[in-house]
Amino acid sequence: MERRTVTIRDVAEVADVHPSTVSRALNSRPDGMVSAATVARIVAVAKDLGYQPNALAQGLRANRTMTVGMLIPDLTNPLFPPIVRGIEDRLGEHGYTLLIANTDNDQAKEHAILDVMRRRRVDGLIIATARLESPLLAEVMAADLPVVLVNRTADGPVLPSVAGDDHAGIGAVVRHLAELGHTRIAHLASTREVTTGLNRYQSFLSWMDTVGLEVDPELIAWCPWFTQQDGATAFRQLLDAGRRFTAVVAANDLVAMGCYDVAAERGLRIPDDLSITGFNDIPFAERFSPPLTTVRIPHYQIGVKAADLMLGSIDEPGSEVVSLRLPAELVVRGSTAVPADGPATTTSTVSPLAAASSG
Amino acid sequence: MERRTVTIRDVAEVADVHPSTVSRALNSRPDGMVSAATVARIVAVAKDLGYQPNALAQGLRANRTMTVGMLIPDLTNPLFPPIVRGIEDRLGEHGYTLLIANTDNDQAKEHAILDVMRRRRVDGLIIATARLESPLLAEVMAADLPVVLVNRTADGPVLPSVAGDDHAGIGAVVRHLAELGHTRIAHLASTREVTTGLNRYQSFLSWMDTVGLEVDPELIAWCPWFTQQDGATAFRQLLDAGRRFTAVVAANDLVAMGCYDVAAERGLRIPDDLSITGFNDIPFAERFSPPLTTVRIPHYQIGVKAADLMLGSIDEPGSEVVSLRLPAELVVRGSTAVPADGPATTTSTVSPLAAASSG
DNA sequence: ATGAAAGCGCTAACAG
DNA sequence: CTGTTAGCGCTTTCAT
Repeated sequence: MERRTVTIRDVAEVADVHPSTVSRALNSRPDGMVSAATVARIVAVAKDLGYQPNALAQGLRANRTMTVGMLIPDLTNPLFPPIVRGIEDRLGEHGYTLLIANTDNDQAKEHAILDVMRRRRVDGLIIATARLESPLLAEVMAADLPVVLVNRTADGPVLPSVAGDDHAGIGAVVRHLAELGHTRIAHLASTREVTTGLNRYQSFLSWMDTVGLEVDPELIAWCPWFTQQDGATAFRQLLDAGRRFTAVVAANDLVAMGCYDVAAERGLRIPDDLSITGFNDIPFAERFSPPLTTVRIPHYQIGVKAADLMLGSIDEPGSEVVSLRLPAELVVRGSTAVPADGPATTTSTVSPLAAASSG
Repeated sequence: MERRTVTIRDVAEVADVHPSTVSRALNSRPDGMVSAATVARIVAVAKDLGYQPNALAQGLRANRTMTVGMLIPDLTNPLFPPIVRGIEDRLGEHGYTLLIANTDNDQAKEHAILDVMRRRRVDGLIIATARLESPLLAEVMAADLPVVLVNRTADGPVLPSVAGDDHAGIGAVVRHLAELGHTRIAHLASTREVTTGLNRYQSFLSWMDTVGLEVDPELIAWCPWFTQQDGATAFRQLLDAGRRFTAVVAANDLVAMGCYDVAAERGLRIPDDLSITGFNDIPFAERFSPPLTTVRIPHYQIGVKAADLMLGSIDEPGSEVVSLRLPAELVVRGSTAVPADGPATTTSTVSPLAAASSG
């Protein structure tokens, strides 16, 4: 029983009309152009026969696949699932399907995946991987596809993007630590290859200055990437360098986890001996031991907005490039406290801006 | 400068051959049937022109989209990302692309998504959502699509599936607790709507029996779903019932988290007053306070195997239905300990099987 | 309001 | 070894 998939022609035959009439009836663009009775009959037959329009044929014809590709470094990074869901939910509302691919920040994979996306004629590309030195963006722009960056921004080409407000977030963290009385604050920065890494570093410097604290260059350590492993390594280097400090601003939660590990390994108590802050507020950060003080970014909403930008970009290709920064929120938990050498006796070293921070 | 996408015909024109020759040259099925020189020329031209085969046209023609759909309840559940990656990595190796959709266990969404998948003519469907009473599986089978269940099994129809070995996992947990000297063990079961919920419940009963422990029906509480929230609610009911118990086997890690919350709220110390076990070993379970004793399931591998089954199923539709159970591993951490009323003085109540369990 | 015809880009069957 | 032809399923002119 070789059941062929039912086509528009089968419907036409049964409904006793021409295939093109079926197409019109089922799409009914603005009004109908098809008599109500015919439409009803066709719809009934279509449903009866279990007709499913072939999206490939439609796409081939219309040169529009109702498909959007997404490049992420690694779905397994807890940062991404909520973003992806936000994107998918919004795109789904508009009939679009999302094609996800993981790049592992591997240039060869990026290239290969981009190829696949082009072959599949995606209507646009949402990119969460853009490393600054990567040829990816150039390739994408050459491919002449609508692009939206998510959780990233571009330095060179002006591209629409949606990200969290890292600058404000780092500001909240720095002020929080300053308010607690910390003066010797270290920063575990992450790779300069990515705008989030670079921006947070720059923000750290700028807010330290604003708050009236000196940045000791020896208290900056760089992680090759945003991982626990790299965070641990960098933090060990920092400790081995022997400079005194009472707080660490980690580039993100994973890096902060690396600090937790090293602290345990060296017998340092958090927050008694050392305050540590993260970034992103990944799931379960409130369950860590101690619960992590971090910055909450509305990842799901970032996804939703990215999808909105993409939809807009598809509908009007020439439209203005917008970049959104969604608000960051400081979440104070158990990994930060007054420094061991006691709180500052006056708050005069803390900028008035400090008051603006809140949990 | 309206740059049309380059087609096989453009390549043919430049290479001065017929379009079909280009097709042959670029696909070169078994051997060539095209002279090496021509192939070289065509390949060069194609590359030069930046030709990208149109996957839609190919799919329409071949009636095969090199696309697999996946239905999951919620990507945001930490259980799924590794499974998805496993699937995607393996499928990608074979040129397939994965379409992911979240159903939120909503029947209407399931139906709608299935429609989309059929319209997009996916070559197969990987399903992680199969609730027992859902019409989804029936619909899928009616659609005559290759299916693989992942992290689920079906009761009625015989369908290929890949899941963790829940039975062995629960066995390891029960034996572990028994070895520690627990005799009054509660179970926070999850919904019977899903095989994982039901199976773990049944396994709990069966292993308790094997280990020589009595199951108090009053010590079984049901969670509507595998969530922290539901776990907390169920656990409160259990506590309010007033029966004595020293350990809780939670249906999964999220449910165990609900217990953690309620324990904190009621002033119960883990593991001093109460031992708690989870299931799945979600990311960061080792960082909870206390670190969670749980069962590790090789989620990524489950994904890989599911993809393998799917690829096999696509290649030979009639092939035998296989169901895989990947090994579970007990991970003993800080949430389990000897019960407050002291360890069993003898291990004679513990089955010899207990020795088989290991961390 | 509906039918006819063409073509989106590709491949496979059939010539030669 | 390569050219010709036809058609996958759909939409969209253009007729009527």
